[in-house]
Amino acid sequence: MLKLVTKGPIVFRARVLGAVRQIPPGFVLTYGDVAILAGAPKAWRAVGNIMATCERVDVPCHRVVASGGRLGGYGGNVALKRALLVAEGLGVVGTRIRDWQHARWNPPVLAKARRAGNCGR
DNA sequence: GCATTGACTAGGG
DNA sequence: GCCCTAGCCAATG
Repeated sequence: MLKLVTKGPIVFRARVLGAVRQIPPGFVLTYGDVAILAGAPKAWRAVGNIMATCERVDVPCHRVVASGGRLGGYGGNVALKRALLVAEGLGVVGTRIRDWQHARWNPPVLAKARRAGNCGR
């Protein structure tokens, strides 16, 4: 079923991790987008927190970037993050992603969620 | 249960 | 285009 975990206070984290895992290779999402997919559009702050404390390998954390196409952070290894993104075919210039709007993953559910009562951004 | 933290975002200078 | 400030949420100590 779609209901995963729901066992304890780690529900939100599980949803966030699940959303990140759905990001296909070669695409990226912003923390805000991940928050939307997780069901809490205003919890992007927490998303960053979760990512920082995330120790999982099955979650492509490197595909989560900041808004505007900036890389954001990666536990201090931003260079590694950039390398991973480049390895997936994404163009990275400095600390930003080239063709950002093209590399950004835009699933229908996300577009719909954004359209629902929000300026989009 | 309270205070602090954190891989953020949006707005203004 | 870059830097600073304010706001927000969840997890952790």
